[in-house]
Amino acid sequence: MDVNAKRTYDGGMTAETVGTPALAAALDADPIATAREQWVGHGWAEAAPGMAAITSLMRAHQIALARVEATLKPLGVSFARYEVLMLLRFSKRGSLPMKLIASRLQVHPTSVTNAVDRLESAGLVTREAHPDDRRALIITLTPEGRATAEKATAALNTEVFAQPGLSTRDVEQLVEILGRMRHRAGDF
Amino acid sequence: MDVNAKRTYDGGMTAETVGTPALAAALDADPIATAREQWVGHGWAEAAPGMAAITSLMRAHQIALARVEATLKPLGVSFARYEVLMLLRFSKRGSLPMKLIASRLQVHPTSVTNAVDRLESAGLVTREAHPDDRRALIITLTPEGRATAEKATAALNTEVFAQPGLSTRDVEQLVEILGRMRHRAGDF
DNA sequence: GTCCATTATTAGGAAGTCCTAGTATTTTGT
DNA sequence: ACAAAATACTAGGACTTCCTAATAATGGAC
Repeated sequence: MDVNAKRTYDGGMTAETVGTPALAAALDADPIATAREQWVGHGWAEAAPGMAAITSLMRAHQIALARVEATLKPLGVSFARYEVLMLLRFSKRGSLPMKLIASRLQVHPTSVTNAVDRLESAGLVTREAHPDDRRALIITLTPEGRATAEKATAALNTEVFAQPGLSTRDVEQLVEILGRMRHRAGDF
Repeated sequence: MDVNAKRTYDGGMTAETVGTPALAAALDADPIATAREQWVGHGWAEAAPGMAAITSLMRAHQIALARVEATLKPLGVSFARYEVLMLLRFSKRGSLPMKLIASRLQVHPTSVTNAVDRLESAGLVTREAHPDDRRALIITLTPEGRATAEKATAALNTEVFAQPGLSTRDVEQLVEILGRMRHRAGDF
């Protein structure tokens, strides 16, 4: 199983392509470790660990998102839409107001409008007026939406979540560390 | 200093807004921990840790990116363009071929074209023909581009990297864990 | 020497993110 | 009770990402 299938943009960058052995070695090394040395070398030592951490996060996210999107693609949903589907799936009635979806997912309200537009076009959710507050809309999962959420979860569980590319210990540590980070940032 | 300034989309979702104490408590809890319990409860226990890890990564990325973009905004560059600038900044001559930029940043070649278009419009880089291979283009940092890279780095160092929202130990652990994950995914 | 495959780049389009405004509705303050 | 403020959502625009398909130039096979 090629974990990296979607990220082969480098088209065979090898030592031959580059010329000097030193530069070839630099390409084989972790670019983030290299950047960290540059940071220290430029007198930004106290910012170097943070730079490495944030940059690692960006790259790891890029890798993880690519795997997730590739898994979801055959089902015709993106990760953004999958998140909406699962939020509804776990709610009591399978329906939630737009506003609550946006706040739970921590995205801009217009992003939810966009996602719901596409989900509605695909017949996976419906928009209905809120009975008490006519400003609000209630989004409800259709049977097809529920089935899609089920299939998508099965695919993600077997193809991504069960093999996250980390040891059991690393997985737990990662969740804890990022949990502390999210908590400090006010995420919950 | 409001670390979370850009992510206040929830507009004051509080217990009053929701109604029942149980639901209010659910909102105050970590949504990822809640999702993890749901996973276990639905018989997906062996995928639950991986789900939590990947989801944490997505959220932490969202938080970090928002901070970075907010810091960079006054300078008129995005994080994508900052990365291009720094790659050039650290190269020997301040210039690199398009292809190498794409492979280093692990993004699609068309994304580099897009970023370079905007950097060129802003006068931060120039496009020149490659002397040996007329298929290729060499991108070079202008003095303005170098100055912008310098200012952007200073801003990021003080406003983000020096306070990543994690303890020193967590920062190091995070870099190591994500390093292992990236390595397994073929990132370097 | 030509044809063909490869490589580098651009063009155009889909999808996601955000933002600023604008409309409709509800709540609040006097 | 009525005007003002707050809230929920949508419209349109900017930017980023990816993708597929075309164009231009190089290098290799025969």
